[in-house]
Formats: sequence, C-alpha cells, structure tokens
Amino acid sequence: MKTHDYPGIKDIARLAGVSIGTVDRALHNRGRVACDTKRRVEEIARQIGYKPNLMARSLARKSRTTVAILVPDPVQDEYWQQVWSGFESLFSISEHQGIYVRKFFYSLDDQDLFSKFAEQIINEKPDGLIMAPNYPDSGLKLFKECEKASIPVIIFDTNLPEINPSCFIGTDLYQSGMLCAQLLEMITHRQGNFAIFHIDAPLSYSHDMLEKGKGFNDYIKNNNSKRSCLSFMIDSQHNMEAQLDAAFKNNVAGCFVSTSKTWIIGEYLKKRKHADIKLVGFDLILKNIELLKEGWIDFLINQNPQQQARKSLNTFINHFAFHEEIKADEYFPIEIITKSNLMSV
Amino acid sequence: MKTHDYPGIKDIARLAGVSIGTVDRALHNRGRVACDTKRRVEEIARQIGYKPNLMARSLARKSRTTVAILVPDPVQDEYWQQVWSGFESLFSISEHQGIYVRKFFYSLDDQDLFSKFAEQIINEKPDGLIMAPNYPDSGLKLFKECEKASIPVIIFDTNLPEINPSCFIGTDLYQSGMLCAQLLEMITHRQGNFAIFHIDAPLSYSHDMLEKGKGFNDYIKNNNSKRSCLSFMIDSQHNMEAQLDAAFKNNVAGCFVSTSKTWIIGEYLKKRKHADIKLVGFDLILKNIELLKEGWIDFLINQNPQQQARKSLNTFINHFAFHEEIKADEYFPIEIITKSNLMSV
DNA sequence: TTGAAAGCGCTAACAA
DNA sequence: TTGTTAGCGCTTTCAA
Repeated sequence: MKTHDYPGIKDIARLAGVSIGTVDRALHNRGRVACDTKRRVEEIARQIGYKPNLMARSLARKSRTTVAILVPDPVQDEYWQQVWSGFESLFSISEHQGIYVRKFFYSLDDQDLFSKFAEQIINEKPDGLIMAPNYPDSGLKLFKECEKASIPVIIFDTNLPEINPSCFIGTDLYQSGMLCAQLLEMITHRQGNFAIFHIDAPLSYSHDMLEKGKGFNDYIKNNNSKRSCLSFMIDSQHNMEAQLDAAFKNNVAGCFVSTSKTWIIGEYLKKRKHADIKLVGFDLILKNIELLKEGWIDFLINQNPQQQARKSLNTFINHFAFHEEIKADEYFPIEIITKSNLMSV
Repeated sequence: MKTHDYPGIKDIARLAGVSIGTVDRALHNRGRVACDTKRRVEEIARQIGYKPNLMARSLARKSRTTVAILVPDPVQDEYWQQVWSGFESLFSISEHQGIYVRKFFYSLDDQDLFSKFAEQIINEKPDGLIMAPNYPDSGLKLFKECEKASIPVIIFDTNLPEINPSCFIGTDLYQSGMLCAQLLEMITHRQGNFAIFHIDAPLSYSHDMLEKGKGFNDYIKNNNSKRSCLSFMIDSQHNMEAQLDAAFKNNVAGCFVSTSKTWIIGEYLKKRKHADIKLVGFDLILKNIELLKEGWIDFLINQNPQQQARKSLNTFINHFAFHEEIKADEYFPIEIITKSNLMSV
C-alpha cells in the first residue's frame, strides 16, 4: 500500500492564506464569505485539482439516509425472490455508505395493502423510494405525493407511462414482445399461426401483458409475415386443459406466453407431444428452466430481476453517497436465453 | 436525513469495561489481549450487532491502493475501447475508496511491449493486477511472478487454462461457440453446410478463435445435425474475395465467424446478395451493428466488454475497500443480440 | 466575514 | 496485557 497523497482542504487553506473553515464555506456556497476570498479559494482548488474526500465528508456529516423499497412479497413468487436477492446483495455496501433500507412487501392480490404502505411511506418520509407500481393508480398517487415532498422515486420493473420524465429502471415491455415475435418467426419453419397466451391475468399484471402482446402483434403485422396471431386468455384454475385444447385447434405453429407462466404451455406441449410447436416466453424460473433444457421451451426472455434491483439501489447509493444526479429512464437490456447460454447466466 | 445511530467500538468498550484500544485489538486479532477479555469483547460485539464503520476505518488507515490494469490499447480497436470505458466508469468510485489505477496499454501485435510492461509491473509492485493475457506465455510468466509477490491477479477476457484456481472474469469461449451453433441450427431452414471463418488470426487471438471453433464443431457433432462444418482461415489483406468465393462454393447455408470481424462476411454476403445464408458472430461493434440492423447478420454474441471490465475493477474495490474475498473464476453471461433487442443494450 | 476548535468512528503508536 | 492519545479530512458550531 502506497501513501499517494492528494491535496486537501488544508492545503488550499495554506495556499490561500485563510483558515479551513473559510475554505469550506467558500467551496460550498454557504455564504458569509468575501466575494474576493471565495474566488481565490476556488481558483486554488481548481489549480491543485482538489477532490473532496467523500469518506471524510460523510463521516463528518454523520448523515444517515433511508431508502424505502416497495415491492411484491418475495415469498409469493420466484421472480420477486430474484428481485429481492438483487437488493440484498447491496445491503452491506449501502450500509457502509450510511444508507439504510426500509422494506415494504405487498401482496400481488391485495391492492389495499399497497395503499396502506403508500400512506405509511409518506408518513415516514424516507430520503428515497424504489417502487414497483403493480397497482398503477395507487402507484401514481404515491409518486405524486413523493414529488410534492421532494422525495426522489425510482420506478422499478413496470413503468408508469403517465409520468414524464420519471426515473424508470426495467425492461421495455413492448420491445420485448417484438423480440419474441422476431425469435419465433426465425425458428418456426413450418406454416401455421402464432398463439399469444395471457395466463391468469390479475389486475396488477394486466398492463404488462397487454404491452408485450401489442409488441408481439405489431412485429408480426409489420414484417410481412404470412401468419396470423391469435390471443387467448387462460385461467389456469378452471378447466385449463380444455381451454388449451380449444386454442391449439387453430393450427398453431408457435406460441408466445406473456409472463413467467410459460411453463404451463411447455408442460402442455410436452404432455400432448407437440414437439414441432415452438414456444417462447419470460423469466428464468425453475420450471421454465427445466423445460428449456428439455427442449419444450425454445427461448426465454430474462428481465434480469437481480440486476435491475441492484441498479436501482445503486442509483440511490451513488446519489446519496457520491452526489451523482439521478438520471432519467434507464431501459435494461433484454436478455435472450436458450439452452446453450443458460448456465452462463 | 435521520440520525439512526449504530453501536460503535466505544459502546463495546463501555459495556465490556475496557478501553477502545483493547476492543480494537480484540476484534482484530492483533494479539496482546488477554484471552478472557477477547472473548468478552467479541461476545458483546455480537450481542449488540456491532458493524464497523468502514468509512471511518479507511479514513483512519489512510491506506491508498494501486491497481495495475494491463490491456490492449483502446485506440487500436473498438472492442478494447468498450472495455476501457467500462473501467473508466468506476474510476470516481474507486478513487473515493482510495483505490488508484495505473494503466498499461500494449499493442495487439507487439509482444515485446507486453513483456516490457510485465517487467515494469513487477517492479512497481501494485496491490492488484487486472490483465488480459493476449500473449499466453508472457501472461503466464507475469501471473506467476505476481503470485510469488502475493499480488492478487484478475485474469480478464481470455483465460489462462494452465492456472487453477485463478480468478478469471470473462465469457466461456467454448460455450459461446456451442451457442452459436445452436442458434445457427435453429434459424437455418434450408439444407447445406456450415462454414466457420477465422479471420486474420494473430498470435494473440488464435487461442480464442480455436476454442470457439471447437465449441461450434462439438455442438454440431453431438446434436445429430445432418450438416458438416468446414473451417476456413481467411487473410483479409490478400485477395480476400477470392478466398471467400472459394469457400462459398461448398453449399454453405450458415456461417459462423469466430471474432468481431463478422462484418467482413456480412459485407460479402450483402455484395453477393446471398440473402438466404445465415450468419452469426461476435461483438457489438459499429460495422456489425449496421449489418445486424440490415439483416445480413442474424445474431451477434455480446461478450459485454464494459460490464466485464466493471466487474473486474469492482472485485478489487470490494476486496481492498470492503475486505471481501476475491472469488474464483466468474464466467459472464453470454448475451445474444438480434435486431429487436439491440437498442436495449 | 472570518478563525478556532470539537468531533464523526476508527487505527496505530506509545506509554504504562 | 492494557489505556491513552493523536490523528485521518471534513463539517459545523461558536466566538471573535
């Protein structure tokens, strides 16, 4: 370890012939500094290439920051589990920077809980909020109240289109629908139609599904495909097989599932031995991975839940600890996963 | 900002009835502490959930760390430019943590320079080294000397198979060859052979190319494809078109290029209007991206140069600043890029 | 408008 | 084996 010394506020003070207190005030526009000294100090700081030591700064400031995270309960499903593990992976670093996380887990079928937490968050006045607005109305309301309280908000996973500019971190749903269409088109050799399956659409997901479906449809329409797209809403709780049997009567050559429930169609294809029907869908959850390996699912789109989560929290770390600005929307790469690149994820 | 107070070393001292000096020694096994007090202090620390304040620690230690980075010159090509921009993106953070980077750029066709830098690095004794061992022999030698000097080394981008265990950060070349074969197989509808192109193989890249080619070949062999694989070494400087014309006489239905020079084949296909020949290759460089958009390249494999670089430097940041262990080999996800997910990267 | 000084939580040198 | 103390570079309060 070398002791590579950088100029500090003390050096500036010496060179400018003032005290460190004055330097501090001059550099931070805290007023009460003669215009003249201020200029001199700034000039010297620039000349010697002064960079504040941020560790010392936050030590001295003794500032502790709270970031609230409002997301679906990870015990509920694997996708949100992956999200949470992404957040967790940064907790040690964030705490080292004096940034503490307050978590709020709502249920995907309990809008009231979401609203209750929204209220609680407003009351607790955190320094930042990361939220997955699965309930767009309540989400929008919370966003606006945070705005009023000037609490920065990162919108996570699903965007709120009403807000502009916002800071969204997630994937472009429409685009990922297009991508699935392209892939399906590329790998489907035989003639036939494409089927879009929306499985078990709860209120809190319907927006996502439709957006993806739209992307899929538009790609097919705009790329002079000879195929038609048929959409099916499937309720996996009641008579699912009958619903699927009916759907597959339409000469289906390729399927697109708009959610992680891709495995439901995969298992159906396996059971019915439809080896020549292609299937693409979403998310690297265990059941999907299994079917991908076996060849019943051809492509999975990975929305990169861990990384999205890390990026979100990291944005706040950089903001609060390093005073970087929070940039506007950041769309995440849409990852294509197939048998051969699965293990590398 | 709230002032959420955490227990510190002072609290432990008070509770244990000793001085903070003793607590410090007890917690850091610096010896010279009665076995008894040590246990007591540790117990109390555990009970009150003591976590050291790392900012204060590094401030007090005043330790400055140097990490050497030995990579090809970014002005030479776009791929290494992307790598370097990945490193750069962490410089502000790393400096905040007292970690300073010393850079060494060698040329891809100048082994001597690599060796010269290797020597220089050994002399300067940095606290860590990140190197892309494009010249395996010299690279291996440097690695061993660092080992002797107990300087941790991260092997970047290309692995040195002789070293085990090492800390490699990059993609699995063999696996990415397999992936390309799978993709090509999926999208090639018509009959015909697959051509593997190794373009302008300098000494410093041949290992990579061969490894990818092997993966490609093995996939085709082991997945009862009816196709054969033909390998071609192309020298783009002399009579390239003739070489390619000769190659394409072999009823080629799909092409695989083992490097970023995929665009060379793409441009050839475009010129000869071979719209029905599929093409997959590597790296998101501008010329490739253009041809991907136009449809002359079907898939590109992204080795994620920026992210690999970030990960490498980040590993050292976590090591030196947060005292995390450096984990063994870390293979990076192999990203599949096609027209529809291109902009999201 | 300025300077002096205390202290953030920890390390490390020195004294006891 | 232990306690004391002087910093690390910066912020902030108080007095001048």
